[in-house]
Amino acid sequence: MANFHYNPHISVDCVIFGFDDERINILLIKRKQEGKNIYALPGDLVRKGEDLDHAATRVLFELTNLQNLYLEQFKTFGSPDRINDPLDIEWVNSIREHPEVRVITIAYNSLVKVEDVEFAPASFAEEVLWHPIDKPQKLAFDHNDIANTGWAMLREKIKREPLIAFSLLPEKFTLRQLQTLYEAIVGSSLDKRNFRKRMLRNKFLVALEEKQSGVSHKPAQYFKFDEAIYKEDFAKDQWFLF
Amino acid sequence: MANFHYNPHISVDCVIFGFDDERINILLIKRKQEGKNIYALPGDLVRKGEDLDHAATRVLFELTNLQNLYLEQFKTFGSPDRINDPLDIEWVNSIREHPEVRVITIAYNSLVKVEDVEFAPASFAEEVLWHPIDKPQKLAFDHNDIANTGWAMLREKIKREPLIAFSLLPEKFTLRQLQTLYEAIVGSSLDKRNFRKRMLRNKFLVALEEKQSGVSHKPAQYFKFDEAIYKEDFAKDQWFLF
DNA sequence: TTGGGTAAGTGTATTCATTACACTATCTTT
DNA sequence: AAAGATAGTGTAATGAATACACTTACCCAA
Repeated sequence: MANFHYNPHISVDCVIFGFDDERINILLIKRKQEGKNIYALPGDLVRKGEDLDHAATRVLFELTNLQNLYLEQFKTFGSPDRINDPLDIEWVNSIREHPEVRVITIAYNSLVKVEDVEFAPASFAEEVLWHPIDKPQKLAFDHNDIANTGWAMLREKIKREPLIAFSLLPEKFTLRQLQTLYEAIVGSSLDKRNFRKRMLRNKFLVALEEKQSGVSHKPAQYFKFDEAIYKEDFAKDQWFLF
Repeated sequence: MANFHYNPHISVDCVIFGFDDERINILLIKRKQEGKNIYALPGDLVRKGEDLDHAATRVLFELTNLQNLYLEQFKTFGSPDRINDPLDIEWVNSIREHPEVRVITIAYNSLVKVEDVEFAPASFAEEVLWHPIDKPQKLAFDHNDIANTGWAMLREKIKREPLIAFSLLPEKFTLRQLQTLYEAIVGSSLDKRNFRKRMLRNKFLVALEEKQSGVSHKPAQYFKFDEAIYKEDFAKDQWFLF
């Protein structure tokens, strides 16, 4: 790690969401400690003089090699006893210059297209993995609280501004992918015909020439999300899916 | 100020909303400096070992003498140059033990019933006043940013969960008051008959025996918000006004 | 080449909520 | 007793949401 000065009181943690055409996953960091696998959200201390959003952007970039991602601060966690598991305390003692100070962490949600991610041989991560958001997994520190809150707030946010869900899809996608994504977000299944009817009302969904190939059934048409059309023709809340 | 130990790195600021039957206002603190009136949001440093929510609750209580208010953290402001106005710097130098450290502040929205507020002769406030949220007013530090963000997020929040708007109304209120409140939130006027029709679908609005008196026109009926009925009969999103 | 498997793609009728809109009722004041 | 002021009320038209079943196009295997 280069010779940066860190503010020992403030950190950022990132809940990074990705969609694999089936479920929504988050990125976790795995570390080995006393023979156990410990999972945690990616995060880092904020540097002296560094803006909070910048710190989050930096963590994301170091981990995924991506920039200009959807990124939103969603809550700050500052309970004085955020760190109380002996293993976590030991870990903090081993990596922090000032392990005794109270750290408050600003949590961010981020959305990535999984196929764009290039896992860097990250300096601070032993292993990085995608974990389904709806599959329970004990995390270090208060990261279960952080991840659950982030997921709840993301769902609310997307219900209000469904636009941002497109950050989770590839450039071209089928309506089936889009529907599966929305089903994962609302947590229930939707009627195919009604879903298409509503979606295709939105002019910013444009059909491409291209079709699926190599699938053993009628190939689906690809669509893209046209941001220019979206911005021209649609005020923020002129469309609502839910 | 009692002999508490403060964490010099972390503060909370509160955007406290009140409704006066006409407009929505926020609570501001006025200080005099070099002959000028400077306005700021109420806030304080967090104490050592104190939870963030506790600090916000404490600021609210010291200021309004109220407890159990609607309170929600909405964003953390941590730009390294949050404090750059010379007057603000001078002020910070005069009151802070460690004026040079970078302070990040966790901002909270809070809703109060204005008639319940008893302004305490607050230790840290020279004067406290209600200021209309839609009337521009330069504030100290980055408090304009904080107040504007808080107001925007409150509006979004209430559109999703209109329930919480009742925290701004007295125990008993008329439908006209309720409508004016919603108009202030959405920023446009609503049709009276349609508004009543939709509102009265919600069983948790119960008519009281009592009517207005002393008004020089047909007196309006009073209603109350029945939280028990709300909780029994209504899932969170079974009603939506917007 | 043909038949079976599989998901894509399509339309209509019903129900329900939203909107637009104007007059009467009840109290106070003069 | 009349004037002023706001409360309180109903209906018709429009548009959105829902429920629901069959045909199409491709791959694969026999």
